[in-house]
Amino acid sequence: MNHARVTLSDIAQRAGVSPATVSRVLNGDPRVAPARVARINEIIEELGYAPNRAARTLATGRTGLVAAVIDSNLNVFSDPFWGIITTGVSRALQDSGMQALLMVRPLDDADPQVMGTLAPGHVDGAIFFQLHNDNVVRQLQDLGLPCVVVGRPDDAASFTYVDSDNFGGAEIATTHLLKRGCTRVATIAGDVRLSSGRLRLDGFRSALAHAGIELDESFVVFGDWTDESGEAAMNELLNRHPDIDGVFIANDAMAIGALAVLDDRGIDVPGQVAVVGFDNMFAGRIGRKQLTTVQQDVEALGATAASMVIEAIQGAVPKSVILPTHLVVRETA
Amino acid sequence: MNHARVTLSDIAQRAGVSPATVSRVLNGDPRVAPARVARINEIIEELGYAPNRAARTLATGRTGLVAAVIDSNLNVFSDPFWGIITTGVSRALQDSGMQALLMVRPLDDADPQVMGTLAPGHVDGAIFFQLHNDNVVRQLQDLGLPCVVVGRPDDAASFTYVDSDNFGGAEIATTHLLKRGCTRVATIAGDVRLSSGRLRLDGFRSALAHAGIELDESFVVFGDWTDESGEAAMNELLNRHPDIDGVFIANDAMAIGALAVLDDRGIDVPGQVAVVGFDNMFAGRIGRKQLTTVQQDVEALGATAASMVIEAIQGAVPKSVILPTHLVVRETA
DNA sequence: CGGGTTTGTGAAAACGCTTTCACCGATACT
DNA sequence: AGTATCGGTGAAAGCGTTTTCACAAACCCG
Repeated sequence: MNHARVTLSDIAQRAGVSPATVSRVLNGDPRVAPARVARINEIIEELGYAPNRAARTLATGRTGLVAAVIDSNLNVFSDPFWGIITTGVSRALQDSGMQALLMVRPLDDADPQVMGTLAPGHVDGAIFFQLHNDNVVRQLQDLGLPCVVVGRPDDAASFTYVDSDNFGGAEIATTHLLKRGCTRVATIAGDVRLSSGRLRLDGFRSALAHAGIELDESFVVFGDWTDESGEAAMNELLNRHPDIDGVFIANDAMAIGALAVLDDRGIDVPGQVAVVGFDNMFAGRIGRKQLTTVQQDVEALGATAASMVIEAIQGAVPKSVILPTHLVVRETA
Repeated sequence: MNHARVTLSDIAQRAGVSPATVSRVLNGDPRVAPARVARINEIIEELGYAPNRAARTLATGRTGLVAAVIDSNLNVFSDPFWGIITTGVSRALQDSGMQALLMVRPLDDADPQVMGTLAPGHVDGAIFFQLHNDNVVRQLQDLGLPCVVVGRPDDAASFTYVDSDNFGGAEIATTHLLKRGCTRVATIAGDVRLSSGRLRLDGFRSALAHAGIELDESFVVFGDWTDESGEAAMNELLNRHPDIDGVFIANDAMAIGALAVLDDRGIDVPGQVAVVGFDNMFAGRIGRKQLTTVQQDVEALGATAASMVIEAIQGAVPKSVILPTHLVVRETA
């Protein structure tokens, strides 16, 4: 144990200056004589000094920590995205000299753990994922904690959030089907209790409206994001309308299920029925056909959230952001 | 701004005792008079006091933080597991009153960012994922930082690690094929530069040896974990040995590719060729058949790593752990 | 009942940094 | 030449805890 952790005073002593000066160098204070700056940096390098975070926090009131809070009430396990998102968050924060504190918790009304750890003074800001309960965020926000939520919250006006353009993506996907010449297009919608489910359905509707097509509501079937529900929905759709020639499916997992059904029934894709999914979750070939789908930039979602929270910490009032999505055309449409 | 963050001294004053006594209550020191304890706790409750972490850290030298470090040199994006693993880590740490600090970094030899943030005094311990370079861990360990690595490191003796039983899983998967009556079994191995790749291949070999079967090395083909490589490998295998009747594939992604090939060639699964994968990555139905595969308890991996690092922090010398895997029998074998 | 132990408590010194304030010498202005 | 300005620096006071040490008061024992 070489408990001799090197401290700021050590540097000061070695350099023959006061601790104050070393501190200034550390914080890029321009008023230090260049020669000294160089000398001090040299010594810092040589001794491998790294400032003590706790002490700094205590002195400044800033922790350098941003909490990434994941609501484990919802489908944490099944969502392969959030690993990527948190990667984006972590990277962006580190670029600003901050660190990400990871909290996976059921975000119930007043979880003392969450409130305790997140109360101002413990972290500088927080990013929330997969929110299904606004209350905690609202409370923390009221306490003065800079908060950003990833994914459009139900009460979008009260929070600053970042989300992918679900509406636009659905619109462009549907338009792609129409441009292909599909005339009888249907959709398998996701859970409309989630904003992403609603917006993707709205985008579908909007595309049809723009094309002057009146939507028969029997062409809309609802799933719950799982591949099984995609199967069921596709069967339902085919039973109702054996002649559909295009379907927009609100996520890739359901699309997988739907493709399996089409395959089982011997329906040619995209010859007889064109299929577009949403998420670009399975980069490679899954099943027999490569899925045409809408891609979101998942890491950017995280990075943007991080930038926003940093802005907020610095006192700005960041405006919510919608990140563009784009169509990835492959085999199924 | 009610900047009036309530502090320990506030409590002390209000209770008419010294700060020292409040501190003792906070830390469960048994020497405080019960009546006072009650009174002080009451006031703490009433004022909503929460101790300042930074100050505590400064005084004790303990940060309450464990870093979860992910080596982004490797396939961070494609691995849906690590989100689950970090969930396990985060949960387990919070149960012990600690927090997880997330770092996603290319873990190159001496990343100053990593070394700086992880140098003793900044975190109490660290957990490493997807390691492809021992050096950083070795250095930090030498500096006295309690470290645990998830996934068997190449130099297993130097580190304490936790891993799933890759060998045992592969063995049981292969044995399952043999028990089914397969007599000409092959394997698509993963990247043998990774311990998981090696161990799964070894497990396959071991199962055959136990069954008294001599392995013809031409029944072993190597992939790189991707579905495309699975396709290629399966084609190769079928070209070499059109009569194989069982194949153990070292991960599910490659199995997906292989299944697509079998399907394209009109080979019945499991009738003509039985297939077992590894990972249980795609819980639902992917492609036409539900994959029989080996499942690892991914969240336990994270939770165990967390427990181990906590032990290490408390001074124990935890022994490395291998977590059991088990076969999930579905349609393909 | 006096000496020695306990028990419960407070004063005060850390912990390692930032930041205010005061200061001093040098430069700039009139 | 004298004063105002400014750039560069150090002393010292925090920041909110924990912890050592000393010290009363209450207890035990013979």
